[in-house]
Amino acid sequence: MNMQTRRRISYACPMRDVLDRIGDAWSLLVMLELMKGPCRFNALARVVDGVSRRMLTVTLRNLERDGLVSREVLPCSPPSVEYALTPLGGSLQSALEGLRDWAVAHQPEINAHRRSYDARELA
Amino acid sequence: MNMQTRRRISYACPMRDVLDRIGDAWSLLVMLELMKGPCRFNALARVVDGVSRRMLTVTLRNLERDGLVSREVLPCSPPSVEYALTPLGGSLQSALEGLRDWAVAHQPEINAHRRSYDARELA
DNA sequence: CGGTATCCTATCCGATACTG
DNA sequence: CAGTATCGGATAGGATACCG
Repeated sequence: MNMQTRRRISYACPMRDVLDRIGDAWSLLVMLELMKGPCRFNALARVVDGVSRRMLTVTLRNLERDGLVSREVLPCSPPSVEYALTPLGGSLQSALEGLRDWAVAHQPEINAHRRSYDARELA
Repeated sequence: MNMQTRRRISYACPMRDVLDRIGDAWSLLVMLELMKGPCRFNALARVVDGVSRRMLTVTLRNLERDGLVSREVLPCSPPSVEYALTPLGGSLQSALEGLRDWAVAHQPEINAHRRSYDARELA
């Protein structure tokens, strides 16, 4: 979906907003990490599997902009920046954990469906 | 994230899979619609705000492949195809509704954060 | 350590036209 | 009605290099 379409429908559909926010590749994973506690930039980069520093920066800025994550620069050298969930971000916790638990519980079943579907399609 | 990266990490991170599945632009909205009951193709196209027929087709195929949605061709003319949640798809219901309810409840607060952040950045 | 800036390509996806 | 096929512009995001 391009930006024109997105803007056109964003007022009509409240779900569109939450998807643009947490539906991207990394926001959800980053927030799940921060739910374990505050974390620094490079520590996040190591623990969020596969994220580039560029995308981690972009993701954190967006989460900060939405008020879901806070950013605190600690006055020391070398510089240290700590990210943490805000109360608003914390209010997402149970919903995200529900999603994660579903994902973990049903991953094998879904993969089985995929393999069987792919086998049918190739036949 | 490109496919090479995605494949490399997909085994290490179970959340990656669920995001590739429901994190795209339309899957979640389509499933929320189907939770109200079975629905036909063009009816879905009308009610899922902003979706093109192409993307609706792609989305439904992926959901079908994952075993989350079933597709039944009714033997009549003109052709009629009914989509419905499978039991596996239904098992996602409470998690998705939790997400949707959070989205609806906190949308005003998030938009306020955005406006205030943008105002600071422009200053 | 915690980022930015630039470049460049793979991918997404809407538009359009066509089919059974 | 319920799709599929193809095209092309827009965009996401990795790679790389650099900075306070």
